[in-house]
Amino acid sequence: MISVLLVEDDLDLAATIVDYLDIEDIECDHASNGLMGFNLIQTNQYQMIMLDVNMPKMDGLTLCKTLREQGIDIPVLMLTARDSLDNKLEGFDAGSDDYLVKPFAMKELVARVQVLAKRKSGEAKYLTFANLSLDLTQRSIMAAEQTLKLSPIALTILEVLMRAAPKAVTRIEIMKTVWGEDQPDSNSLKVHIYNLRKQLEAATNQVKIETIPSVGFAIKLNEGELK
Amino acid sequence: MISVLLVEDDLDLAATIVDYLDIEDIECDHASNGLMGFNLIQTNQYQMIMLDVNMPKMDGLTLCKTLREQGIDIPVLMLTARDSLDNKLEGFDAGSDDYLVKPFAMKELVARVQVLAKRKSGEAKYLTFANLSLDLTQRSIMAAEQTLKLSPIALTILEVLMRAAPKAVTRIEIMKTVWGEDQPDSNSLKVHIYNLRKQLEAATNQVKIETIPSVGFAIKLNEGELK
DNA sequence: ATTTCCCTTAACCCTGCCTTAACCCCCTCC
DNA sequence: GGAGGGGGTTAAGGCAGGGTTAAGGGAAAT
Repeated sequence: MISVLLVEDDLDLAATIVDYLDIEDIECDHASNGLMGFNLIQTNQYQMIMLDVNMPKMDGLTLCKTLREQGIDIPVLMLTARDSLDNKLEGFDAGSDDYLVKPFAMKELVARVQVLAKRKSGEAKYLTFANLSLDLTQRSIMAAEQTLKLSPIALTILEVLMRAAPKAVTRIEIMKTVWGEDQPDSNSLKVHIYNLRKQLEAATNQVKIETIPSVGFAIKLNEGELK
Repeated sequence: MISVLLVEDDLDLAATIVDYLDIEDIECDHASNGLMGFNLIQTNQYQMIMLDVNMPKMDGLTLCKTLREQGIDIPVLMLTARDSLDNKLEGFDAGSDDYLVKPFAMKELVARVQVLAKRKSGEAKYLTFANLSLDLTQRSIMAAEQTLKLSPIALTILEVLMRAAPKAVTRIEIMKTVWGEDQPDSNSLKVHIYNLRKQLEAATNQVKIETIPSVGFAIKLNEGELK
C-alpha cells in the first residue's frame, strides 16, 4: 500500500486529488499548509510528498529545502500553476524530484506519484572527518578502511560531533540528541565519551575528541602527534 | 562526476545535448539506436539513461521494458515529441521514471538529469543482491540457482531489505510496508526475521541479515566467511 | 470435514549495553 | 596547603533489546 502526503491549501483541489488517489489504492494524507505538512512528515512515514508552491504559513519551496537540510530525502513532487522555466528550476533547486504544472491530468499525477513513491535515494550519505567516515544510511563507522564497532549511543555522539566538526558541541546539546527529554542523572555521558575515545584511539591517531572545559566537546585533528 | 547515457537517433539533437551536458560537467555517452544503447548499458556504469521513444533497431519503450525485466534499475528519462497523455502513461508503464516532451529547455533537462542520477528507480522487475534474485512479478526468490520457499511476509521483508541494500531499514519502515496501519502488537517481526535468517542461512552463505541495534536491519554481504 | 501452512502470541533466555557509584587526578581559588 | 569542582577512569549490576522456541488459531486448499 502506497502512502503519501499532499500539502495544498486549495481545499477543493486537495479533496479531488485525495479521492482520486484513493481509487487508485494510494493512501493520501492532507495538510493545508506547510507547517502542518512539516509536522506530519516528522511523525508519519510517507513514500513521497506532493507540495503546492504557494501556501500560507510555509511555502512549498521552503518546506522542501528544510526537509533536505534535515537529511530527509523523501521524493518530492511540486504542484503549481507557475510554468515558467525559472520557476521549474527553482523547484529543482530546492531539492524537489519532479515538477507538475496545474492543471494536470489526474492520470499523469497518479503515474508520477507511483514512480516517485518507489524511487529510492541511490547514494549513501557520509559524514567524513580526517580518516573517519560515518555512513548514515548503514549506521556504520569506518576508520582508515576498517569498520569499527560502536554501541548505538557512542555512534550517536560521534555523529553529533562529526556534524559540528571541528566546532564544539555543548553537553546539553549532546544529551538532548541522545536521550531527548528524560535524561540519565549522572555521569553517563562522561563514560560514553571515555569509551568512545578509547575506541577511536585504538583505531586511528589522526583524530581526537577534545574537551572544552565547562562547555562540551569537539572532534579535532590530532596535530600534537609529532614525537 | 555524473556519467549518463543518451540513446537518440537524431544526431543533431544528440550532439547538442551531449555538448550541453558536458558544460554542466555531466559526462554523456551516446548511442544512436536501442540495440547499441542496450550493449553500452551492459558494459558501462551509468547513473541514468535518456531514451528517445522513436528509434530504429529497438525503440525506447521496448528498451526500457527490457532493462526492467533484467532487473536493471537505473533511472530512465524518456525524451519524445509525443505529448499526449496516453503516450506519457505508456512511457511510465514501460518502467520509465520521467517523461520530457520535445522541444524542451536544456536547463530543464539538466535539472531532471541531475535529480535522476542521484536516485535509484524502483521499477525493476527483479531485485538482485549477491546470489539472491527476487522476481517481483512472480514473487519468488532464488538463491544460487535454486528457488527457495518463503512465506508471503518473509518475502515482503526480504524485498524491503533488498530494495534498500545494503542500507539499514528501520523497524518502523518494515512494519509499515508489511502490515500497513494496524500492526500486530508483539514480536511478530522478530519471529519473521528469525525464520527468514534461518532459511537464508540454509540456502546461501554469501548474504546475511545484520541487526542495527535500536534501528532496524540491513542485508549485507557476508565477509567474515573466511574460515 | 480435514489437513496444511502461516501468522501471531507469549514466554523464556541471553548477551552486552547502559547506568551507577566510587575513586582518581589536576587545577584553581581561598 | 587544603578544599572543591570539573573532568577522567574503572568495575559491577541491572535491564532491555534482541534471539529462540513452541503452542494455538485461522484461512485456504484438498
